[in-house]
Amino acid sequence: MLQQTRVDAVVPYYERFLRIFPDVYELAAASEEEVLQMWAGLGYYRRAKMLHQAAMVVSERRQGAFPRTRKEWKELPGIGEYTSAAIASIAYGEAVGVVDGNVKRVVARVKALKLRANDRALHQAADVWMEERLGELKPEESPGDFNQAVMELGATLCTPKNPSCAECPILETCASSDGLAGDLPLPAKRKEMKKYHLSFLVAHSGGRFLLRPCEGNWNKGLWEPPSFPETTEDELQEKWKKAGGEGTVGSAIGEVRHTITHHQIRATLFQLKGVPKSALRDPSEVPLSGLGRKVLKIPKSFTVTG
DNA sequence: AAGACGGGGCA
DNA sequence: TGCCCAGTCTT
Repeated sequence: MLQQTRVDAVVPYYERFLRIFPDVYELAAASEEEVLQMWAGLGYYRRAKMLHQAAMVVSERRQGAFPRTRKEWKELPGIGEYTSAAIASIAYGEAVGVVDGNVKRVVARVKALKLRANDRALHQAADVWMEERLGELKPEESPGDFNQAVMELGATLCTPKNPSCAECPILETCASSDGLAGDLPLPAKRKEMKKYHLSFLVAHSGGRFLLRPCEGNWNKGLWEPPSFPETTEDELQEKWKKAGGEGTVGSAIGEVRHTITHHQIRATLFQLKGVPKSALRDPSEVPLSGLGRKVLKIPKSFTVTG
């Protein structure tokens, strides 16, 4: 959950997730849909799918035996460089360096590296620096504790903006102690946003909606009202018919904007009439996409106000 | 090595 | 709106 997501945002999800899936067997036995539903709102849903797959590998192929080394951990789906190193060092005492966004920032400053935040050379430099520092640890000192200490330094004092250099425990060895720290690492080149226009068909009654699983590789497994690339109302009706959908397309009832990593989506919502009530679902029973959740808010406010 | 992931929160 | 986050996988 912590991959690319802030600790504060994760905590409530983590606690609920472990209540529902208290051990690896419960998680492995759950359906992907159940897992996604518990993940809904955290984003990057591929993480949930891979965690589920990893649980199945551990409970079935490995018969409940968790990996014990970084190399073994990295073989599980969703466990990459960072997570395998974190688990191996923190949980098993393996002397391997952990490099996350915090560590890269700390190293960029300690060594006064004028590199961009997303430069691979910075990641590599951080790797080398951490390995060197780990090599200096005394036998009784924990690699996991050291890794966490550097990450914690980045999270609390060596922050992206306005670092608290005056309180820094390693100020004397920092090459950016002259005030340069706040300007490192250099800003990453930003990418251009891609824009999409979609039309959603919204059928609702008594808090229930027409929902379907998203297709394609991106949002697969998440649910939302049916949608098409933006077209005219007539063409929308035609496409809906051709897709085998029931009901008739009514007037536009609203617009939703959704911005996610490098994508700007503008969605126009159309009322869909004449859908049998038996086809409608309770949104709380399926894993909704982020955009889907936004779309469902519009007709709710419509119903209340008449 | 670069791009996608069609995230989310906060300033 | 822009930036960052206890990154990983695919091409």
